[in-house]
Amino acid sequence: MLKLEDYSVILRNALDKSHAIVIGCNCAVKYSGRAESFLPEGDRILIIKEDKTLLVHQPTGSNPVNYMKSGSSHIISFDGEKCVLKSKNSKEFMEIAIKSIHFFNYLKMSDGKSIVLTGTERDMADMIMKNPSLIEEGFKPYSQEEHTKYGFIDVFGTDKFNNVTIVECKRYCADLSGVTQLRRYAEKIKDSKGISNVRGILAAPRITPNAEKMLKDWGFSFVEVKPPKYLEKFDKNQQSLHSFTGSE
Amino acid sequence: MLKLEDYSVILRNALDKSHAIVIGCNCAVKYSGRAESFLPEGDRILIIKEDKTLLVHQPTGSNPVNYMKSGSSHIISFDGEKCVLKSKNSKEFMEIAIKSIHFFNYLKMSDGKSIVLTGTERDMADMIMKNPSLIEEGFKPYSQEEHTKYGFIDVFGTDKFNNVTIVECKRYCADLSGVTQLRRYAEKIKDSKGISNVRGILAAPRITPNAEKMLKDWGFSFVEVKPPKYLEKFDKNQQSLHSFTGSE
DNA sequence: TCGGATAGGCGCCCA
DNA sequence: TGGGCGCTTATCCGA
Repeated sequence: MLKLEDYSVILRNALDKSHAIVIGCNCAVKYSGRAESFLPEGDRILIIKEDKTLLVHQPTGSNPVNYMKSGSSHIISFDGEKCVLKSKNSKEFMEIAIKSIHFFNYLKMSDGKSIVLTGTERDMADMIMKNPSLIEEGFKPYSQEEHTKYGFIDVFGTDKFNNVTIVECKRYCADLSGVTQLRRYAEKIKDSKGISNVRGILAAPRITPNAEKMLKDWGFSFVEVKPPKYLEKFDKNQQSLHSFTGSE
Repeated sequence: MLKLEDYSVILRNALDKSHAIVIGCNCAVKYSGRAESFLPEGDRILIIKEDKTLLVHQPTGSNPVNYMKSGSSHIISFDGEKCVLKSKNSKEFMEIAIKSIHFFNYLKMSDGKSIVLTGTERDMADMIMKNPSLIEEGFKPYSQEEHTKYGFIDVFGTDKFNNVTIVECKRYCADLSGVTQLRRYAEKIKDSKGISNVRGILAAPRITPNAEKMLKDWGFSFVEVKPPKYLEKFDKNQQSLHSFTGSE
């Protein structure tokens, strides 16, 4: 069984070599920077990545309870009782006081691969550009990501009566902020082009009741569109994935 | 050196006991649910927490490249070549194919502590409630977190001329969406109370130029207010923290 | 670098 | 459970 003092030496060495480091330990965390926080002693998982990202995870939840972004610097010291990790970057600092270590690992990681992800809002906009009738018959999209001073319009075009039409896509459930966003664009277009007749369409799988009310109050409309999932067909062939049933 | 097959047995056992599990491994990840994704083979850190949260970390960056939320279920199998972790919840599933394991740890974590965090938007609103002159002379706040159908107003009160005044706080830099938020509240109040004179104030450390223009177009105003950091005084006494200089 | 917007956002509160 | 929204949001993308 290694002592805390020994760990601090190994840790310092692993840091120098830019290994990925994973520690299970009991520690307390202090943070000051964009906000201020203190986390009393408890069991945590610490991760320091090769890019100097530092994560502190509690036993539950998806998000780290504390963290430092990549590019931070870390130094280790041993004060006779605790192993202390001090981290800082240009705007923030953190101090982790480690009382005991349950496990310790470090590893040079090799990973050049990037994730391939589909079904994003951008994919929705692409799909609408290729298949405008998803919005309505006669809709003619002209451009994507149209830039205005008041924001970026997802899809910009005209309807069958040649009215300027703005489409804002939401990949999940459209809410109040989606409506205000659409409204902001519509007003900007009216203003800059000097036209009074601008249609606004919110395209999403669904919409909250309040958002729908606000949408109608403003004379805009909702169209049900689901984001595409290109890989679904691929996965349909992978029977193992769909026949799988897990236990708890 | 344990074989993959042996690991799969240990892993299954650790899962049953709701230990926190940390694995350094080479794996590929497939996900389908709110979107679809595929991540080819590479070295990753896997974490499964006691609440069944699953995180997949690459060697860099703050965020997991893939994850499953707490409450998911996980089952392990060994297909003769790879250890396969299949995870699912009501809407999503993930499959991790583990080719090799670099390290493996599990641990029953004990952590009843919660983080104490200050300097949030809520703290800003508290500060303004206690010291209304931060907004302007004569401002009288009446309530915090006023609920309306169209959203929650941060601070609600009257100015020295008794005009209804709405304050929206932003802890960092106020942007266009902050302005539309304020505007939405102002309109809702005008509408519901049948008054035409509602003032809107955006309180933040700073504001983007476009947001400021839109704010003025709508007759609202900006007040520079910084979020409080109560622990700063405390930390001032901790010389070690401030005199610290890291390497790298 | 700043600004604007999305995210498989997450997590929290409250109806 | 769903709506609304802040977040030490992070991350991406364009000017």
